[in-house]
Amino acid sequence: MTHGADRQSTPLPLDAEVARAVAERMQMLATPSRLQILDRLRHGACPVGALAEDLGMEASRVSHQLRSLRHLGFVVGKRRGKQVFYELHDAHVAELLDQAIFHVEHLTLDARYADHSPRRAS
Amino acid sequence: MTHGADRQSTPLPLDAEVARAVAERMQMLATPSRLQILDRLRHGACPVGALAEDLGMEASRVSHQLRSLRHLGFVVGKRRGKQVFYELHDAHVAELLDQAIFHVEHLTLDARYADHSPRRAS
DNA sequence: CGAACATCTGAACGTGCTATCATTTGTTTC
DNA sequence: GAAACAAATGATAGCACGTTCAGATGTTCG
Repeated sequence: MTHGADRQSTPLPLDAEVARAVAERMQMLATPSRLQILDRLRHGACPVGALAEDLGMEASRVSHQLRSLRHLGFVVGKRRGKQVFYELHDAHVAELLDQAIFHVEHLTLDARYADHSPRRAS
Repeated sequence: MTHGADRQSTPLPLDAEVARAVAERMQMLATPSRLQILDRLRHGACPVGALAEDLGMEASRVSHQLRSLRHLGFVVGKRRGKQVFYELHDAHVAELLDQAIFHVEHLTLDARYADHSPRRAS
């Protein structure tokens, strides 16, 4: 999985339209509750009610966020009887989630408590 | 670069605190202007004024967002004379940005126009 | 068909965030 | 030290987003 590395050879300015699309997608990962939903779904398909109970949220709340995630292609919902089982759209979503968590758990630790105020160049 | 793959073996629920931290960081990538700033910085260090002009934004606006990015360790600013040169904190930030863009440019295309409404299971 | 359950939807509320303007701080030059 | 430039800051307004509540839609079973 050496994703995204190919773009380093593209010193072109990021298209405004693309930037908007990326931002829109990243926003799906910018909320704790959505992240928890996605993480829970990474362990397997799950109906809305169970999701809500496991995460301690209201079913309506979960449903609302699932809609957003659905519209952007993060998850898919399949009805089985009364309940709708949701799952991650594909492995790429799981991968993206992994990377997001990874980047926080490791790479930020040192930068977290450093001095980030503008300082004089060497 | 097989980042994040190690967490697939961790079927534990995502800690609420970690979720909050991840969300906080992802939000930095959830705005077109910040993405453009980061992308511009990926091509090399740059003072605030030049950044603003290149991207067609006000300097104050850029400065505000640079502060957010600085506080979360995405960028570093080094003063050289009157101006402050900003650059990405490290290669990991560039990598994260790459991955974000990658996931949008490729993996979403098919999911974009598909039917995402809950459907009956096979 | 009606009751019970699961999910979805719409509207309203509160909140947080981004952009904007005016001002201040820091730096260099004269 | 004053003027000119660069960047940072603070406050405000505007807006988008997530949550909540109430009700609607869909599904199964008797």
